[in-house]
Amino acid sequence: MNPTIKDVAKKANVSIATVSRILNGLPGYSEDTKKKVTAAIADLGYQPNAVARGLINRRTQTIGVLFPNVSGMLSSEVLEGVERAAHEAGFSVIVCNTASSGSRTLKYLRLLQEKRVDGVIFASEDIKDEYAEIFKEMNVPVVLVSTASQKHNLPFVRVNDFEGAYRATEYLIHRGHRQIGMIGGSNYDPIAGVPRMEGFKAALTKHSLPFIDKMLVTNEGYRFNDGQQSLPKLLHQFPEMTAVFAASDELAIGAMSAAHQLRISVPDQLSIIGYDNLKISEMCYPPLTTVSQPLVKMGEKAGEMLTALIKEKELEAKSMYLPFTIVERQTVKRMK
Amino acid sequence: MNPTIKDVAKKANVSIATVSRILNGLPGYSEDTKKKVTAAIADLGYQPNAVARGLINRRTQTIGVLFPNVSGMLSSEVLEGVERAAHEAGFSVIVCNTASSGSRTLKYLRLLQEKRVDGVIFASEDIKDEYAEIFKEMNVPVVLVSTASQKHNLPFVRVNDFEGAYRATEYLIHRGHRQIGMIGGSNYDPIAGVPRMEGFKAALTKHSLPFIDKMLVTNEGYRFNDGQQSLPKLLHQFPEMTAVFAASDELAIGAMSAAHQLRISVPDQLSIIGYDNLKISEMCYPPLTTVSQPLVKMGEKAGEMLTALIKEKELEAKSMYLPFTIVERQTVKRMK
DNA sequence: CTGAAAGCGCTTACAG
DNA sequence: CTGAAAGCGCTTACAG
Repeated sequence: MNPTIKDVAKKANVSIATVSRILNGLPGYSEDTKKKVTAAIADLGYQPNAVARGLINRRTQTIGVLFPNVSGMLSSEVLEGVERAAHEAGFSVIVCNTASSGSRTLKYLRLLQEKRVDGVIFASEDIKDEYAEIFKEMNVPVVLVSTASQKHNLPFVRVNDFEGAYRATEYLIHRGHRQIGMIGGSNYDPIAGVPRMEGFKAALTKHSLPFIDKMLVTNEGYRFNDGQQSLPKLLHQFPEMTAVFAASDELAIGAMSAAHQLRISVPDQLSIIGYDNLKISEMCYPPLTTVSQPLVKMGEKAGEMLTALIKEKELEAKSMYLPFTIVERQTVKRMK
Repeated sequence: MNPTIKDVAKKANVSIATVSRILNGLPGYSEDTKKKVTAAIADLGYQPNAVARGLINRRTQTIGVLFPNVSGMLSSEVLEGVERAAHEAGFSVIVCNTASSGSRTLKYLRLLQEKRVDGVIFASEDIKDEYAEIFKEMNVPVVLVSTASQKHNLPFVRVNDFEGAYRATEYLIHRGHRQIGMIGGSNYDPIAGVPRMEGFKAALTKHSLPFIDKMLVTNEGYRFNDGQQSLPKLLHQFPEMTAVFAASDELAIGAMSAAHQLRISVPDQLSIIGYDNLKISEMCYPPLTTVSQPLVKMGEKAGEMLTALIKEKELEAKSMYLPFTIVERQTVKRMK
């Protein structure tokens, strides 16, 4: 049995109120009683019960974080950042793997509500109306990371996908490429899918390179397999292509794998630029040139923003776009 | 303000005791009052407060899980399994990133203790005496995953590293290799480092291939960079080598990267077999042949074991070794 | 400086 | 079948 505040009160010959004051650094006791109490605490190895505290303070010092795919390489890094920031601010984090399922998400949200978490971080997915309703009901701060919502006014931490894609494409153009293809994500993904395609098109247009349908192949997801299958397709419909922009690193690496199999040398015969800068992007060969999203930092910022919102109810959150950079490695060749 | 059990009691014109019974499926009420209460609950959108429940039941339905490196590819998959099993059993999971730091681990353990988690899963690291002490103090079940402890009698879920390494080496031997090197992990890691080297040596010996020091290079960690640096070293001291066993996939992929740079073709000039079967092992080129640890399943089993222990205090846990397999891809060549 | 008491939102004997 | 009451382990006015 864990000792309670009563036990230490008895041992120190004071009331539990006094023990509580000392525990919480409130004023109201002599040096002497403080010593007695501190000694009793040490003797008993007393640890305050956070559950009891949570009940009375209406604060659990816990946040929930929802990912569509916890073990994904992107989520992992974001989670690391969230956990770090949360812990630093004195909060624990409960992880939830929604598996991109609406019903699971709903169940998790209900669960987090029952557990009375002090806030929630929602990652990489679109906010359905039902979610927004529960957010409202829960009445705790919510911050989005690596996603955003047009309908619901929720603060977010992310990178500007349009800009990132634009710059990636421009990077290729600046290296002398004129026939550029794109392996895109989903057309039904308004958060990351569409903006990256739009950024691609905008960069072409800006440099007087007409966009033609055959330059783009879209996918349902952003995974390795998608990329692997997309490259042959793209090559087939757009054989004169000298460079390709992939909407994610997995897509890019899948494309590289397909290129290897087709005996197309990267970057000599085909240049590739990715998007994300996952850890694998420097592990593959040749190492991938890519748009770097500061994933850990995004998680951290989201964690900081959320805990700040929890601590000072008034403060209005301002969303933030974090800067991206282009990490030059070895998959893009300069055309003369 | 969230409605409480009092609100529904008032609304349904019954006592809170009755509401509680209905909520918990205990016997003792008429169909009629059940209906009234259910209606009131729905009306108010009442959600039981898990914090209050936790206080009185001494059960938080929450477990803690500690990883040395949450965002590592290995941890990620284990976490996915843990989370799945925990959730299925009605538990939430709090993640902790110890960053392989003893003091952080201790702080997390204290925190989990204060939060009164019902159990903890400890991953991929050695159990120091201080940790074991806190485990005892906490008085909740603990299960280890992807690690084990010789000193402390704690149940574990893992793969037999000696066997895995033995079989990997034998795989190479069966493919006709006689000059086999190893890129090992740490000599100071009794859990994964040493057994994998021992398994390697044992397989050689068993097949009458003498082990010589030059055949092995060890590392502090199991990371990509370590592998990258190890291959040239190993090649230097053991140039006649035709195949190498790497103690992790990252090590193997780092070695492949070094091979690429040295213009050594894998598997034509050098065969490589890894250990883990991380997702990257099929994304690199050529896809890596490796010893597959069922990481997600390991997490799942650990989660199941822990929640079972929580539910039935008596039951003694029996550790388990999960089976590994060798996944044949394209980095090992058959010698004639 | 210190303590008795109420209360956070529940569950669980106990009595009827 | 149903309710009054005690209690889980704390915090916080309130009174002295």
